[in-house]
Amino acid sequence: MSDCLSCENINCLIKKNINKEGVKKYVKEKHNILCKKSQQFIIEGAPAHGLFFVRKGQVKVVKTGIYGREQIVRFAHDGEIIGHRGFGTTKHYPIGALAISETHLCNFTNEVLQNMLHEVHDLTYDMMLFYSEELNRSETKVRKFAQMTVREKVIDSFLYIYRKFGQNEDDFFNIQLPRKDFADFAGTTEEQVIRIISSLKKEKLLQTKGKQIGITNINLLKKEISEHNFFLDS
Amino acid sequence: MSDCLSCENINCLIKKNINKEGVKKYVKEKHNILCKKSQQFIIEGAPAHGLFFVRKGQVKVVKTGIYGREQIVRFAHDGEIIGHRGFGTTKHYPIGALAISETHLCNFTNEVLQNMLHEVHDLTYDMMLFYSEELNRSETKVRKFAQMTVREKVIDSFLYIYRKFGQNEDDFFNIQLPRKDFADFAGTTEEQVIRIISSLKKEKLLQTKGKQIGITNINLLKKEISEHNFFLDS
DNA sequence: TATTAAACCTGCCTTTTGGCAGGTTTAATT
DNA sequence: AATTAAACCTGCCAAAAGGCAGGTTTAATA
Repeated sequence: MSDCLSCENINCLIKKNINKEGVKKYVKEKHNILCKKSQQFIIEGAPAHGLFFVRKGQVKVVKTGIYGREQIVRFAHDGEIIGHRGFGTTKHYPIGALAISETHLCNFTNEVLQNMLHEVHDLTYDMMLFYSEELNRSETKVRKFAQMTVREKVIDSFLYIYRKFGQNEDDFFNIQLPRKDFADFAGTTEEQVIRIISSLKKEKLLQTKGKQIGITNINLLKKEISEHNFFLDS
Repeated sequence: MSDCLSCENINCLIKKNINKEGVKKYVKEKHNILCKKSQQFIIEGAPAHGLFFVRKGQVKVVKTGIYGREQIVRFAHDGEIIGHRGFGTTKHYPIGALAISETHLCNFTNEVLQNMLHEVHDLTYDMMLFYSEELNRSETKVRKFAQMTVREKVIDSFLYIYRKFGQNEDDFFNIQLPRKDFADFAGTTEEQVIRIISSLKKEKLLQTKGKQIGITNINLLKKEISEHNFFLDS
């Protein structure tokens, strides 16, 4: 578990570059962390002490907004980077992060990462491209928030979860999130999410079973917002 | 004008690295472009043929959103990068760009830039940090759009213009933008912007003279949204 | 299994926002 | 200076969104 050789996350930037010269000696310095369900491992505003990779698990990235309202920035799972926004200029984490289910993390300190980036140029280049893609995703999200109706934003959130985590054989998301989390992610209120869920159920596009939510007709649901070419990324 | 030696944009990433080994030979391959007022030099959806730096002038970056509604992504001036979102993975520009006033541009083709980045690692590292900052700015904007009221968003836009372009001795912005542009930037409608302007005039926080707009009481205006610590960046 | 807390749901009302219509002012053009 | 077009403004109303209150269901815990 300590080196990256046995890791299966081929989309992980470290794993991808593991055979480049110099990488292995830095990988030895990474820390392995295990988080229980609901455990917070990055506190918003705390001094940035490095960058995390999700080895295995589910994570939500949050940010306190206006009026103390919680905003969910994104969800992450196997292979993805957490805490990269604290890297570079800022000395403090601009976001918080917590495990949704039991999660294994790999942690690189800023110092180790910085040294690694200055030595392994392919990794730096990959990081640059990664940031560039993240930026595009974020810009897309800006437009969504600026122009979509609440209904569209909520549907878009369901499609995001569907794409990212998929569904089980009973057509329920492979992740359990309370309505409030969907609201905080879509930028609306819990009540609106509930109302939209029940109307989507009537339209036979969605099903629920307690906390579980699943999409029953993905194509029709996509169609609800596809006219705007808005299901591309993010 | 052709080399970067006489250029005064010290915040320009190329200028900053001009003395690093290998940079000068790539700089020789850049193109100098002059845009008249209102001239579009990047068309949304067109094949990406490189990256631009603003040598001198004022630019707006736009993106067609939902229902054909135009969204202004950002404004740019001397030293800033345009078209970087088309770099990397995407083959087409995800945005359009046009000169607000007469503007001198420097253009690097993707090929030249790519070669330069693979050779000059300090530049790659700087680019990575640049993207990282842009990402932070964009994330901040997401929260703004998700949680601010229209009034707050419009005020925030004025403060952005104030910070970026400053005001002349008569306290008017050093850039002239129609109300519609403020609306497209703030993510609302022209009418709302007009209404908010007139109410801010009554409150003696703003002044207008035809198309010109200026802030007369910057501290009070900041206070309108400062409780939320939202005037930091972007 | 009983108890308690959390999550979920619905109706109702208020506030916010958007968009139209029709006007005025300003700026550009001949 | 007259004409024309663009930008600006205001009132009005409809739609969207938010928030409260009070209920039900579900899940956790003793």
